[in-house]
Amino acid sequence: MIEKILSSAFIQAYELLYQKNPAVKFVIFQKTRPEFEGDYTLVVFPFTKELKKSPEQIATEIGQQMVSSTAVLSSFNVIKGFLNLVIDDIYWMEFFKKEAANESFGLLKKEDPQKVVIEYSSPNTNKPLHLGHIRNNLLGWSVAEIMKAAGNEVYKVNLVNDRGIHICKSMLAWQKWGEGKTPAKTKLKGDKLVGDMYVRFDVELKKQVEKLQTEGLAKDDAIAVAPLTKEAREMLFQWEAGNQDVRLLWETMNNWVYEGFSSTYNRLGIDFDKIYYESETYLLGKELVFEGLEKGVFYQKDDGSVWCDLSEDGLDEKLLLRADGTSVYMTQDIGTANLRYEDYKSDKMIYVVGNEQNYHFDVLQKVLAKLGKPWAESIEHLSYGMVELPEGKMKSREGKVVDADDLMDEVIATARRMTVELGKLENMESEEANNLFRIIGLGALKYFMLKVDPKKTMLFNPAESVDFTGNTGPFIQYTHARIKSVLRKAADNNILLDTEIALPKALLNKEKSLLVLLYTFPAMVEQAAENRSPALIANYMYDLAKEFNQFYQECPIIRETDEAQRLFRLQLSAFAAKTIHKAAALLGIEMPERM
RNA sequence: GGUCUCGUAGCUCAGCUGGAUAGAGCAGCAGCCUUCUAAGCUGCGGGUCGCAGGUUCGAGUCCUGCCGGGAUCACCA
Repeated sequence: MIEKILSSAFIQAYELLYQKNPAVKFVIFQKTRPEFEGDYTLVVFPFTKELKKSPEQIATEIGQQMVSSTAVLSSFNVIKGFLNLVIDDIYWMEFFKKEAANESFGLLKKEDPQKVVIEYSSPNTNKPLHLGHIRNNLLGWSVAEIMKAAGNEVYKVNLVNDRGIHICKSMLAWQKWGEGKTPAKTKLKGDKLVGDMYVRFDVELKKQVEKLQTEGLAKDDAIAVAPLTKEAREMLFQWEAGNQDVRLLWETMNNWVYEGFSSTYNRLGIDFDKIYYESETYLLGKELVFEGLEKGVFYQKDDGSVWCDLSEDGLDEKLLLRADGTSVYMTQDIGTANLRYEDYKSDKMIYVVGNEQNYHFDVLQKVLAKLGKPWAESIEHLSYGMVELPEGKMKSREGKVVDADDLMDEVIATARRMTVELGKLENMESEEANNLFRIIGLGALKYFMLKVDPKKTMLFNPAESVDFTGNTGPFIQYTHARIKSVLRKAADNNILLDTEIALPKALLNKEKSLLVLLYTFPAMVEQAAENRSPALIANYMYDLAKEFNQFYQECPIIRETDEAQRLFRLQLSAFAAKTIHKAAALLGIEMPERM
């Protein structure tokens, strides 16, 4: 890494000149801004106090010393307190020689690889996946891939919320109004069918509640005593008691949902190493709560409910077991966290969950700490922002949701339309064309979702949907296809690429900036992994594509008459294509050979 | 009300954890295809980085206060 070389050169120069050690925290090299000459810049202001010299003087002295003692430095200049260092082209060319054909470029080896378990998706089985889930799924999957690329051992897990009152509502509605419908008979995806039943329940319940309200009941009371509410509760009770009929219906309907989900996951390109089901884990937390009660870190109220007092940590008291002894959400999460740790003995457990649950995860971590679980601090809540529509938050009850399958259909249809409009379909078989629409449509969608900082709330406008020009997935895909086209043409002209790496005598501006950008890819992977941010990869990829297009515009590749130069540019282009491809793979975005 | 969080161009977003004159895309305007894919490239216009203080050589970035949006504070999940 060039930064390391520069740092140690700086420290040596500093010690030699001033007989002192520089404060390491000030030794930071950053990329020189394009309007100045140089590749890396050090700000020398911080050293003026210690050395009692002007920044210009310090920069000049150190610059001279560094250039004379460091082979990769060819020159320097000083502007105000900024020391700009120029790296010799040879350094970049050697990097090119070493890495251009290296298939594992960008795949990092870590000295201390971590075992990471990352949970994402975590759907309820009573409704289909929507736009919010898409962000969650893409984020979780991508962060997992990025952390793998950064040299960690990563396991992707899903925790399906397959039991509870909400499932019973769908089941009950199906019994009453389902008319024996099945996904096979109706040709409706299973998750959609079950979702419809859930909505139906809500509609019917509302009717009952309104009737009760006209009889003088308050809304909350009306909901509580409505026959449907009671029936749903009864069904949940029967489920917990193991009633065979209820269990059979539950299993049947959940299987419909799983088929629906897996088709959505497949299409999105999302997968898991292990799937946990809440129906199998929801009882696990209780024991731990009792343990805590014995240890005296939790306490019991007169009504029998169990609580954890977190007021010393700045939080409230938190219920862990209801008065009737049943579990709450927190109880389950304590149990599943413990199970997961026992399963994997991981160094890190990451939960990809929306920021509306920040408080929940604060509490979870503190409760586990109180239970004396040393791995409590290995829990990390990857808290991401909500996806909002122009009119505000999505509200599933009001039907204001963007359905995941519909959205995928739509972006693929748009990709088809654009491609046809642009007349890109010559000599393309329909199979390739259809696959291309899929690749472009999903590429547009995924890039759109992932280019935004995960922590931030993002806006999705269904009317405008996602763009296909500018800072978008298709732009990057187009660049990739364009490079591939050039490479194919070179092959047609019998220009062999896989010969020795070719090096020009000197680097042109655009050749160099492309090369330097490629150089930073591994560091980018590492940074994205540390920050759990696919957005960094997305933005890098965009810069890279843009940089290539500028190079392409300025430098003839096949048309170049100097053979060595031509070969170098071809290899540089191939390197860029490979790196774009690799970066995109970390986001789950496919790159077409032509488009 | 307590806690957390966000506020950057008309719109959508960057801004590498404090560095030089704050950047992209979209939208608008003007150019570039008989030459490697024009889903591209080049140029122009567009900013009190919510407001006010503070910290320091230096603040969009850190601290405090205020204004405005959002989340959360359930014997729901």
